Amino acid sequence: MKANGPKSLYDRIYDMVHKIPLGKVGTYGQIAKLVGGCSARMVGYAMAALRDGRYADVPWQRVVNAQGRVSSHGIGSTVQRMMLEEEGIVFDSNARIDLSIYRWEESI
DNA sequence: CGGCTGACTCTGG
DNA sequence: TCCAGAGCCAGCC
Repeated sequence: MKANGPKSLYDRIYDMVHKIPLGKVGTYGQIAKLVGGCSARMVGYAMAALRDGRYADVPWQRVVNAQGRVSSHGIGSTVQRMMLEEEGIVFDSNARIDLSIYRWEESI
């Protein structure tokens, strides 16, 4: 087992994002609840911190907002959508994801 | 230690 | 459907 070191809150968020199965998406608020002790904003801020060259280490593209829309900036909006489509996620005409279908449920 | 930054969510109009 | 305001907290100078 991996030793639980003094991981930062951000690292715990990243670890949770890693648990999102391929073909599914999670919302910021959802991740926040699963991690516990943090708000949806914390998750968004953690994602922003990823920008430090860790894009490849975390499936950040599977994290969208409660509206089923991507909230990423710049590189995000286009690349994120493309990567999700590669995973089988289908976007609506309004560039939105049907969360009723693709939302990840850890209790399933 | 103080101040700034930031990829959210909810409610009301 | 879109817009605005309020609440929220960990990193990094």
